[in-house]
Amino acid sequence: MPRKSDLEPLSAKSATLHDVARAAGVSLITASRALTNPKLVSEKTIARVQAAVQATGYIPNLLAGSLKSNRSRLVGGLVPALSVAQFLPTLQSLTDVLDGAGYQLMLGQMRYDDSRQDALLNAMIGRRVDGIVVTGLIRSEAARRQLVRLGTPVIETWDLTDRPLDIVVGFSHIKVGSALAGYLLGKGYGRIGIATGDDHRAQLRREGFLATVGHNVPTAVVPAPSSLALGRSALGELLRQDPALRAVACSADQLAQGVIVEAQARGLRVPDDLAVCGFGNADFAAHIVPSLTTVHVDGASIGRLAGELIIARCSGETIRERVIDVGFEIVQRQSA
Amino acid sequence: MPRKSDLEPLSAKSATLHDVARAAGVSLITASRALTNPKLVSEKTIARVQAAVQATGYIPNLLAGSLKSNRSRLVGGLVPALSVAQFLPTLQSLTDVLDGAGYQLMLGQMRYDDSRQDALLNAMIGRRVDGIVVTGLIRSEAARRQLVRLGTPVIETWDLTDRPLDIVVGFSHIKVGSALAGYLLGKGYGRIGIATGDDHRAQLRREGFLATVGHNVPTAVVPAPSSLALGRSALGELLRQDPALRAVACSADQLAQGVIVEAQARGLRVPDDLAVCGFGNADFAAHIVPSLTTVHVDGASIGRLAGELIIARCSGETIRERVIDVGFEIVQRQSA
DNA sequence: CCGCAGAATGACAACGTTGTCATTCTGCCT
DNA sequence: AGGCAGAATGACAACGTTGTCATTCTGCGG
Repeated sequence: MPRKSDLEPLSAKSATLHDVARAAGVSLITASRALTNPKLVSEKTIARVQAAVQATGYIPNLLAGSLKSNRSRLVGGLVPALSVAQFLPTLQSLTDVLDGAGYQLMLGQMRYDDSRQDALLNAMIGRRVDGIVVTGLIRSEAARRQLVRLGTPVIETWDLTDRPLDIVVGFSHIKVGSALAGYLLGKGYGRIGIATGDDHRAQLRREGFLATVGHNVPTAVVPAPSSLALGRSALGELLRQDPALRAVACSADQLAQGVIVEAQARGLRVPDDLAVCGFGNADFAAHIVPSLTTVHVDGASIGRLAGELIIARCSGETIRERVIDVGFEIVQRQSA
Repeated sequence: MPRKSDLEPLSAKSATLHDVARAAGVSLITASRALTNPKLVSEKTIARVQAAVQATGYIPNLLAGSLKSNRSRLVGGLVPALSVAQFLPTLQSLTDVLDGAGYQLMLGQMRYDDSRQDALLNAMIGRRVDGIVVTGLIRSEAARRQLVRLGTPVIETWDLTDRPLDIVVGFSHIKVGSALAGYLLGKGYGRIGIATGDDHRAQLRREGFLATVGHNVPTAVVPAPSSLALGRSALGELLRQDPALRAVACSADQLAQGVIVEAQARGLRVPDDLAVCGFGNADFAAHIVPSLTTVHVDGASIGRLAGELIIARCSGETIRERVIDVGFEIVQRQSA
C-alpha cells in the first residue's frame, strides 16, 4: 500500500535574520545585535526582535555566522573507538562542559590507525573547529605541523609528554606500569604475568611494568578493544606459559574480570591461588566478587579540563600550564 | 619557569581556494571544480590544481561550502547519555557509515530530559545538519513540527511507532517484555520479579511483561544508567518483597550481572535457586559464569541503517519504508 | 577552410551572517 | 540654548565557497 509522503522534497527554506528584521521593523544588523550582543541594543528593540524570532520560527544559521566570525563553536573529539568504555567518562564530561558553553562536539573514531587520524583531523580542520581534543598523542609529524601552523588549540589527553603539540592532560602510563609492578612485588607475588591490549598506551604500561620487575614475564597480548572474553582466553594463554602463575596484571578491568571468571571456572581461588589487578576502575570493579584491585584514573576530570582549556583558549586567555598531570591511584581491593 | 609560547595568537589564516587557483594558474571556479566535480575538468588541469593544493597546504573551508550549497554533510546524533553502553554499537556503526561517505557526526547528550532534547535539536538545526539520528522518539510536539517544517531527515531509533516523525528504525519494547515473560513462564518459573531502569523504554518493556504475566510482580526500579552495583542492590530489594523469588528479569545486562553477583554472594545458585535474564546481549553476556540469558538487539544494524537512510535521503532518493522493525531475539544461555 | 557541437574554462552573484565604520538620536552639562 | 558624549541604529562589505550562465577553446565533418 503506497503511503502518502514518502519523502518531503527537502522543503521550505527557513526564516533568515533578514525576515526577522523586517518583521521587527529594524535593520538586519540591529536584529543581529539584539540576539548576539544585547547590551548594544535598547530593551524595547530587543523585545520586538525576540517577538519576531518567535513569530518567524527563526533559527540562526551558525554556518554563516561561523564563516564570517571565524569561530565555529565546534570542537573535534577523536577517540580510538567508541566501544572503549574507558574514555566514556571523558567524553561525557567533555560534552557537558562544551554544551554548557554553547559548543558542540564533533566525534571521530580513529580505530587505532594513524592514517585515519590524519583523515579525521583534516575533516575537522575543514569544518574549522575551534579546538580539538584527542585521545592519546598526535603522532603524525605532518599533522602536528599542520595544526601548529593553523594555531588550532589541541588538547592531547590520556597520556603525557614533555613536548605537547599544544596542551596535554593526562598521566604517565610508564609510571602506572611500574607502580603496579611495585605493588604486586610488595605483596610478595613472585610469578607474575601480564594480559595486555595491543594498543600503544597499554604497551607503555607494560614497559614500565617490565622495567620494575626487571625481567620478562609471561605475556598475553590481545587485540584492542579489551573484553571479558579476551580476558578469559588470555588467562588460558598465560597458564600455558607458566602453570604456576601467581598473579596477573591486566591492561583493562574488562580483561581482569575475564581473568577472574576464567580462574574461577578452573577452580582457582582469587586472590589466594591467583591475584588479579586491572586498570581503569570501571564501574563494576568495586562490585564484582572478589572486588577488583585496579588503577583509578579520573577520566571525567580529563574531559572537564580539556573542555575548559579549549574554551579558555578560544576566549583568548593565556594558558600557563602546558602539561597537566592528573595522576592515578592504585585502588586496593580483594583481588590482589 | 615560564615557558616560551604559552599561547600562539590564533595565527596564520590558512590558504583559500583563491590561493590554490592562483598557484595553479587557473580561475577560482576551475579549481573548485577540479576538487569537487573532476569530470568537468581536463586531467592536466586537475593535476596542476592538486599540485597547488599540496604546495599551499590548502584545506577546504567546509563552512563556506556548506553555506552556499546548503548541504553540511553533518549529521546530528542524540543519545540519552554516552555512558549507556547499549547504544555504543549503534553510534559506532553510524559513525563508520557516515564518515565512509564523508559525513561527520555531531553528538549531543539528552540526559533523559526532554527540554535538553529541544535545546540540542535547535543547536543541530542551527548548524544545518543534513539529518538527525535520535535514540528513542522525539516527543516534544513543538520539535516535531519544527523538524517536519524544515524537512530535515530524522531517523528515530531503538523504538517503534506507527507515526514516525520521518523514519523509525527499531523494535517493539512491549513485545520484548511480553516475549520475555512468555519465555520465563514457559520455563515454569512462578515467582518472577523485575529489576528495571527508570527510563522510558525500560518502562515499555515492563508494561509488556506485566501484560503477559497478567498481574503485578515484585519490582525494583533503579535510576538510569544501569550498572552492576545497581543490580546488586535491586536483588536485595526484590528479595525483601518476595523472599521466595525464583526468577528476575532485568532491563539491562549490567543489572542482570549485578543480580547474579549478589545472588552468588548470598549463596543462591543461578539458575537453580534463581533464574536471571537480561537485556541487550552485552559483550560479556556469553562469557560470565553462568552465561547470561538475554535479549539480543542488533544495535550495529540500527546504526548502519540509520546512517544509510540519512545518506540516501540527502542524495534525494525516495524512501519507501518509513517503519523498519529490526526485531529482537531471546538468547537462551545458562542463567535462565 | 568554415561552421559547429561539445568540452573546458571563466565571470558574477549569492548563501546568511558579522566586523567595521558611519550616522542619527537622546539626554545632560555648561 | 547650544553643544557634546554616549547610546542606538544603520549601510556596506566581507567571510570562502558553489550555482548559474556566459565565453572560449578544441576537434571534426562537410
